[in-house]
Amino acid sequence: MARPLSIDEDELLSRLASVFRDLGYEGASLAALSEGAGLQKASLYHRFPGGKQQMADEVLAAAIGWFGENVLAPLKQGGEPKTRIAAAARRLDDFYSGGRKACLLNMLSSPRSADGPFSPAIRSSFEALIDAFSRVAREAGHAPKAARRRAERAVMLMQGSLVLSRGLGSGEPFRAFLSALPDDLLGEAA
Amino acid sequence: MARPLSIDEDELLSRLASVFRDLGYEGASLAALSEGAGLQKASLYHRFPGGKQQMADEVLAAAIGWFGENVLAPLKQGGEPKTRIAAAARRLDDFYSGGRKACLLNMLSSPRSADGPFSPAIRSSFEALIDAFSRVAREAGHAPKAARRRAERAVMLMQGSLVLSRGLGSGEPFRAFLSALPDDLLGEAA
DNA sequence: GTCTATAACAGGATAGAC
DNA sequence: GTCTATCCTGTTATAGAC
Repeated sequence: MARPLSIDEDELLSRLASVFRDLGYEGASLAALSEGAGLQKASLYHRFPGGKQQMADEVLAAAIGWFGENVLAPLKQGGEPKTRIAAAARRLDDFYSGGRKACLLNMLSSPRSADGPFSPAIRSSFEALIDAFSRVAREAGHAPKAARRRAERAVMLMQGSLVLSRGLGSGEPFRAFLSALPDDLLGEAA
Repeated sequence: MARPLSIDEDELLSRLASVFRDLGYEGASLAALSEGAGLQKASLYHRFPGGKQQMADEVLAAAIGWFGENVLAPLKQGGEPKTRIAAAARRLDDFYSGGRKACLLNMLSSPRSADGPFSPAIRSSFEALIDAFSRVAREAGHAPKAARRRAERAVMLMQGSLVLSRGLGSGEPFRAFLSALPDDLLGEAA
């Protein structure tokens, strides 16, 4: 779907993503990004003339792309709702490393008004996930309104479980979210 | 309970808290804190010789104190579980300004290992809230294990609704959390 | 494309007058 | 207790050799 990225480019963005996830945008200094990427600062500027902002932009775009292909797409494809959700849960477990990794959408949100440069991408990402969850719930027999409610709650539980896992220093809340996800989306209609 | 704070001190910590909530620890520059507090940088250093770290420490301690007195205490006092939860929900709505304010526990979490200076306070705060929620659910007739599960889910939903509200730029997810809280904690046992 | 070195700047922290 | 002015460190960003 996206432009063909070299394997090294993927690896580079993945390493930078790890730094942004751990430290946030402001907290991610060029020194930290340089160390995390295994490249000197000047090398990073050669690859990202737009500086830290561009690095975060590309990191976010790559994460959204991966998420769309690996989580959203399976949710939309045919098959049993239960099976599709199980597949998505496995990918989510991978994406967040069992709850050890924070969510970029959380770490890049700047609450100081809606002026953050990432706000549009973040908002549309949340809406896409809610939409995909909602679709599955509807196909399982839930009314549109109820399906939407379940989808929103599932997204809240996902984000909240990541926050709580970080705060408690344990992956248990995230694992609990994953195992409860089918029931949260489908309920008795499973 | 805590040491007697002058009214100005409370107001000062409240303003600083707003800056930390919006920008996170790293993002909160001394310039931003100074502007938010309405004090010059040097004045802040007179009050907080320990610098930004001390400001964040005291802000977090004050928030935890307020939370304990206004949210946790009502949950523990006697009365109908439903009534106590409704009271806590009103205080939460106040505390987070209807979902417009982020949670300090989220904004001050540094995922880079558990070495963050706020980690112990954050962890014990989460555990205290889970404990208070769990107690109410148990008193309403739920078994200890089920009560704990409901409490953890409620905390996840709270944190997740705040993240989602911020991401979507709307207080709706947080309001949905608040109105669903009694049912989430008590369920059919209400 | 990646490195060493450095310039330009912002951020955290202090001194000292009032 | 608060201000103006300043220091010093760390950060962003760039130049130029290889």
